[in-house]
Amino acid sequence: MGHHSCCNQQKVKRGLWSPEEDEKLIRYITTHGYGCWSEVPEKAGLQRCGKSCRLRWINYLRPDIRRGRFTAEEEKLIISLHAIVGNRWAHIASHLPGRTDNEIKNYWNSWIKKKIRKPPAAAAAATTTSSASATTSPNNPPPCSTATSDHHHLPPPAFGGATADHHLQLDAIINQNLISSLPPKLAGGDDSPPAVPGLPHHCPLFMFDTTTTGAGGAVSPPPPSSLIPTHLHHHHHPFIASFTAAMAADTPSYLPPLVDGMATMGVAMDCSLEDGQTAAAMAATNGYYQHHQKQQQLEIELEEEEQRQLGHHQHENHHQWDEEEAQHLLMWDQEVLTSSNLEAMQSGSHSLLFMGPNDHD
DNA sequence: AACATTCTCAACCGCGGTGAT
DNA sequence: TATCACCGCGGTTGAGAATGT
Repeated sequence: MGHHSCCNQQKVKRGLWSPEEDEKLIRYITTHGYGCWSEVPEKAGLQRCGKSCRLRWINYLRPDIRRGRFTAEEEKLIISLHAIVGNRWAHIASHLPGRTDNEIKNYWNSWIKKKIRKPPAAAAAATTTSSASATTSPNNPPPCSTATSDHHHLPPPAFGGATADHHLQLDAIINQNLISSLPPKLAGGDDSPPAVPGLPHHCPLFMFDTTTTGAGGAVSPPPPSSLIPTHLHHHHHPFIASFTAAMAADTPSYLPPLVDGMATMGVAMDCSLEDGQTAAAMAATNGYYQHHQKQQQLEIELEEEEQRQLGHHQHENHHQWDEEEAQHLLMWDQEVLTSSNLEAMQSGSHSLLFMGPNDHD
């Protein structure tokens, strides 16, 4: 472990804060405000670095901090928000007054650990090749967030172009995440958290990108089996098998979760296409991190999506899709999926965006 | 009671973004 | 435009507490 660049001075203290230090910091900030954190330690008479002071204040000493266990409502909110934004703890914390990002992060991570320790036996075999899944919760991941928590373990974002091994890992991860979001009778376990408590009874959007069909082959997109022409059934990805199982069980609400969160998708759309043929109706990030210049807009869209997921759906959507971005993406809901769409997608020339059947009601 | 294991959570680290120069 | 300092964030660590054997 190193030191902060701002903590290189010999006399900087580290480790737990003493009550005396807390008192000094509180006294200083309540009378002067913190302004420039780098100046706080010196002015407050503390042998700490500014960063440490800031952390202590934000995570512990703030007067509006809320301690104690999370309420059921807070849990639901965290899970719902995490399903939407992924590991953006500060963002999630901004929706929970008095809670810190650190606290939420700790809560989430400990919850995941808990789930790892209680894997359903049936699912264990499916993940034997996945080192990535070993570090997270292949058998019982947090609801809906999918690989979100694990994205640093995953191959580069665009699924296409990954190696065969990566696909195996992805298969396992995706399957497990899907399974975990199924009701117990489908998932084979009974201690899975609710799919997405607090969310409407459907999963949020999810997306597959089939644009780059490397030597290893792209992950096949997952249309519902009932909508797949029989001659294409042999292309089924394991993921599709799970998905179609859910469909067959008449549980269309249990759609697969987001891939790396909404932030990476940057989509906001009106899915109610009238002619049923319009496929390339929108654009998104074609891949995960390629459109930094749109960050601001994505943030706005993210907020909108959040509101929508949380029951404040606004029907108007004025996003103007970039045609160039749109060309690799297909979108439909169940009503408008056609075999021509499907074939275009199967050809590997398009990305795929799925939308849950109830997302645009 | 003693020891081992697991959990909790405060704190640290490193990185990216931003604004000043 | 480049550099620097600072801030904020997400990931990770580790000490102490709680729980299990």
